[in-house]
Amino acid sequence: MTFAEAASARLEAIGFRSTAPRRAVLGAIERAPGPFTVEDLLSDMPGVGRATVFRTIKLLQDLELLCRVPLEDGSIRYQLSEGTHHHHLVCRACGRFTEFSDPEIDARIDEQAAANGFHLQGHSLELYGLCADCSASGARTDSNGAG
Amino acid sequence: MTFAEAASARLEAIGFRSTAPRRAVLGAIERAPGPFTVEDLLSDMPGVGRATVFRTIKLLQDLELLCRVPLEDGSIRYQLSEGTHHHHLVCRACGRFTEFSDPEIDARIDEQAAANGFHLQGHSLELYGLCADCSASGARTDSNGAG
DNA sequence: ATTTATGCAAAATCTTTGCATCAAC
DNA sequence: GTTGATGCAAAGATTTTGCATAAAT
Repeated sequence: MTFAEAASARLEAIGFRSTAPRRAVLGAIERAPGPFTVEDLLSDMPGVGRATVFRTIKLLQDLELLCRVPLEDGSIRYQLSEGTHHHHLVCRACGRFTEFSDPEIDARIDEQAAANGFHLQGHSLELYGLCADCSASGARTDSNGAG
Repeated sequence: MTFAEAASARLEAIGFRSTAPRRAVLGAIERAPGPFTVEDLLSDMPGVGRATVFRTIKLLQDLELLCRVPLEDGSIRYQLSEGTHHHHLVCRACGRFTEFSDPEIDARIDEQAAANGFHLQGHSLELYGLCADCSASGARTDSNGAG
């Protein structure tokens, strides 16, 4: 079962209709070679309206099928969620990112939340830097350590 | 030395001019009771232009005196950086956030970057949930685990 | 038939930019 | 006097919304 099929099925299961534009968006997402912007999807689907793309993306985020990745420059990209909880390594040079997960980090995060009397519901961790490829090819950007 | 004084001094030291609007923005930031939006600053300073506020904020971010906190809903807030590296606990109910740091998490992050051949330059970690106060008063929001 | 979803275009946000004027040095 | 900074308003960019139409159930 492809992502588009699975997503479509889940949407129908909770009462949303299976429409051509919706399936088109799902297909475009599936077809995306990597993290994509709304604009990427739009240009891959002339004929489907912006609003529909935004609305579909929102649905998928609610279902946690899609995950939103805020880049440091403030731009937003989306990526198929691997379902499990994960974090991102974002390359400042090429913009690509890969996922990773680390139970130990998650555990520490839980502890920190508890230590602060905080009722934790979710978290987001993004690492910024240069991926192996860009690192090798000598790409360069400025640094930053906020967060 | 207050933040405004320190920031002003640093700006001058690297060749920026000490101007009234600039000092006004610094003062407003210092005066902010907590994380603030650009709009917060603007309404605290009638007479200073939006552009100036944005430009000053950008300067302060470059100097790492100010840190940008992306909220889950996509909105952006800023907060005085405590200088040291830190993370945020963001309350979904009241919107306030507190900082924390955890060397152990940072160490694991370094390891993860290394394990992925990634040249790490910075990272951002935000925890979302309910702060102790809101938790106690029974506030409620939906959950999410992306990142 | 009903009801939801769509597409368009307008509106709402948020941020940046062009440019004449003004202030700092 | 030079040069950098400001404020305004316009322009960009991005996302949302209103509404008549079309499509799914």
